[in-house]
Amino acid sequence: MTYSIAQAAERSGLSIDTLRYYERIGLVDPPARDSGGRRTYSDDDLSWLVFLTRLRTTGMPIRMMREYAQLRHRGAATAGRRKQMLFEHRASVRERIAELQSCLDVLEYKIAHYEQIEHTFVEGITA
Amino acid sequence: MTYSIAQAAERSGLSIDTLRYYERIGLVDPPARDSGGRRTYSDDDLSWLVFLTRLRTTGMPIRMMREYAQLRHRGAATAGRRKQMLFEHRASVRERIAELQSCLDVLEYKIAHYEQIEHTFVEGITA
DNA sequence: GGTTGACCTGGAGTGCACTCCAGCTCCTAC
DNA sequence: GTAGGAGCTGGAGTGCACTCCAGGTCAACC
Repeated sequence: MTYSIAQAAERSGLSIDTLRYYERIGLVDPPARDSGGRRTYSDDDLSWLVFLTRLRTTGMPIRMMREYAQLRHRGAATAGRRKQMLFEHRASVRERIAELQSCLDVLEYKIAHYEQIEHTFVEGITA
Repeated sequence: MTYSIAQAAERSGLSIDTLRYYERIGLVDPPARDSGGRRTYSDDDLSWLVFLTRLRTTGMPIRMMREYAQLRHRGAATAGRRKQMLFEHRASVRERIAELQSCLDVLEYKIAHYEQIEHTFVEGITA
């Protein structure tokens, strides 16, 4: 199964421009081309793109994703290094979640405060 | 209690440049000045700064923080609108956490995969 | 054979949130 | 009285990750 760039964009959630951009900066290998010179993405290409979007979503900088891509390119010998990268990234994602969670607590507190103000206000009116 | 810009930076976790930048774009009110024309931040200034950093950390764009700051400036009458903003922001933070969590699951899976490869490799050697 | 629509290229432009800089003023300590 | 350090201003520069554009090609349909 192969996909046009438009289909690849739709399935990966990236824009067409971003797909070409990722190729340009060496984050994805240039996909095959059809007889007319158009990109045709394979299922493998697609799953790599999907994985990349996960890394992006979790805030991995492009620079690091490129490093990962280069290691991947060098084959099984770099598996340890790649695992290490994912390991460290996992830690940073966990930290990020914890950080968001703690800010969320502050937000809850603040919202509760507004609710209290509202409550007081209503009491003031009905009193 | 008042604080120099350096102290305010340290306590808020923002840089000195960022403090001046926030003031310039109207995110924080210009603090008082001492006899020499230097900024002196009050405890209130500080707690606003700290709250702002929470909003930033949770990904609220500056544009929206500025809107919030302007509402705040208009006093109690805008409390409802502000609460609404925090409400919506809270929802987006929760979504973000869920998104990170689901990407984390993918990451776990991938790491487990690498571990399996390693395991196979070691078996191959010792066999 | 002409029009349409998807795709191509290289390169320029955008938005965001800072960050840095030159050249200045002030206060303090020696 | 002068050297040093913190702070001041307006404005320019940076890094990131796209996003857009002009001008062109190609295949298909009418």
